[in-house]
Amino acid sequence: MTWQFSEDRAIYTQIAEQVKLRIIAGIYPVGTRLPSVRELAAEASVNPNTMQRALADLEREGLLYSERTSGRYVTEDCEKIRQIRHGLAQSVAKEFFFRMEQLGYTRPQALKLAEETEEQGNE
Amino acid sequence: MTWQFSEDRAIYTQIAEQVKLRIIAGIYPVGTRLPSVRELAAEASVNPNTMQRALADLEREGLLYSERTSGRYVTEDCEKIRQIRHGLAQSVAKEFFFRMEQLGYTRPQALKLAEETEEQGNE
DNA sequence: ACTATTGTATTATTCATCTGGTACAATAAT
DNA sequence: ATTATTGTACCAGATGAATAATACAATAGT
Repeated sequence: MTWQFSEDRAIYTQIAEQVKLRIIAGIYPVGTRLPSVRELAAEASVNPNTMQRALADLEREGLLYSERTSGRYVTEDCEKIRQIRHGLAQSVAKEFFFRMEQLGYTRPQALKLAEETEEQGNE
Repeated sequence: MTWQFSEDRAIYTQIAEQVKLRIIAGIYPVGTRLPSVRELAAEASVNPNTMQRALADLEREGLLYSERTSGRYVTEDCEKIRQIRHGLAQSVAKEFFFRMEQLGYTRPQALKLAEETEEQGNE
C-alpha cells in the first residue's frame, strides 16, 4: 500500500482523506481491523502522532472505532459508508461544475469538455 | 470585491489562485493595472507581505508584471491567458474523473452522475 | 503471572506561515 | 526640488503542523 502527500496541505488531513477513500473503495473492508497506528505510521513514513490524529478524525466521523487494546476497526455500518460515498461523489460533481464556472464554462460546456477529456487522456 | 479563505491551506496560495481566476475571468482585464499591494492587502484583510508573496508567484508564472513605481499590471499576452484557462479546465476535468474513480465510479457512471447533479442542485 | 502489543497522552523541538513594523529605491505628481 | 505612492526587502514574534522521544493503561497471548 502506497502513500503520497502533497506539500500544500497538512499531512494529517491527507491521511484522513486517503484512509476514508480506502474504506469506501473496500481496500479496508467493513468490520476489519486496521494495521496498528505504529505500523501505518511506518508504512506512510510519518510520525505515529500524525497518523493517530488522522485516525482520530475518522473516528469522530464514525467511520472507525477503536477497542482499547486489540486495535482499530472499520465500522460495520455499511449504510453509513454508502451514504458517505454518495455524498462525496455529489461534492466532487458539484465542485467540478463550480470550478468550471469560475473558468467561464457553462454547465453544458463543462460536460462537453469532460466527455472529450474522457475519450482522450487516460494516463 | 470579496475575499474568502479556508483554513486548510496557506493563504498566499489561495490568494494566488483567486487572482489567477480573476484574470482568467476578465475581472482583472488584460493589460490593466491592479490595485496596489497595500490596497489589495487591506481589501483581503491580510498582511501586505502575504499579498506580495502571492503576487510574486503569479509574476513568476508570467501572468503579472510590475513596473517599479507605477504599479502591477496584468500581462497583455492574451494567448497565454487562454492557454492557462484551457490548461486549468483540463486539470479540473481530469481531477473530476480521478476522484470519481477513487470512489469506485467508472467514467460513464461519473458523467451520468454529473448530468443528474447538473439538472438538480443549482444553488 | 508475565510479556508484548494496543491506543493514547505528554513534552520539547523544528519548521513554515502569517503578521506587524520598518525601511529603502524609484518615479509620477506636485 | 519636494512629496506621495509604488514595489520590494528585512526582521522579530506568534501560531500551527509535524517530528521525536517517552510514558502509561489495558488486554490478548503466552
